[in-house]
Amino acid sequence: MAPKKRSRAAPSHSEASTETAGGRKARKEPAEEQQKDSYSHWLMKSEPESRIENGVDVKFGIEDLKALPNQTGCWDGVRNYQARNFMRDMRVGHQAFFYHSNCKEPGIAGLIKVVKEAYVDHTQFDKKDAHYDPSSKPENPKWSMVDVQYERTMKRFIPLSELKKHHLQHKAKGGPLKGVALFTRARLSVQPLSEEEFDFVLSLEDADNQI
DNA sequence: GCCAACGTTGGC
DNA sequence: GCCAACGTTGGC
Repeated sequence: MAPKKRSRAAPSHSEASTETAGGRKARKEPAEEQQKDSYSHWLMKSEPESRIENGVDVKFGIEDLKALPNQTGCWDGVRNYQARNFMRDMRVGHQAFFYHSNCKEPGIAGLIKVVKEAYVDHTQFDKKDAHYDPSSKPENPKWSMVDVQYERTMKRFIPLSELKKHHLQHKAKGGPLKGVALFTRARLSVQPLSEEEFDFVLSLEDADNQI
């Protein structure tokens, strides 16, 4: 999964979500912002190295987001129902880790924040797009995206290998990362973190926490 | 580039 | 609605 460089799409109507495909419930009431059991921290995967899909380079690393006008871009190209549903749960101000996937050194590169809530991902209708979906019709769009803004690069890159060590350790002896989605639902490109998980990962930035 | 894990599709 | 075949993700 890799969003493309695009600073802002033409504003589309935000869809009332209907189908859920086994994920969590989609929202209906934009007025009720604070649903209790919903997440407010996320991890979003993108590929920082060039790879051609449908004739298009899907490269989009944190530096690419940082380079966009206003350091803001739309997170398009998500084509998995669970990941989409998580994006629909996102609210303005939520923080997410920017994760580099499918690359030489996978891991957490930085922090981003949600600046626009879910709306129609126009790239699903674009034959020239890497993530064109011929099965989706404009009258009933399948896929959504959010806008995110670069917040900062991590004080140091947090490699997947390090996160995995903690995960395994926590699984054996208990700890915040014992059930973290990055390993228990490895293929999800947009995933939630509990506050505890999020805080623990943040604490890894400090050198004395290194393994 | 290999391939395990897992999500999706479609025949029945 | 089962499930085999197929396609994709993403670490290694």
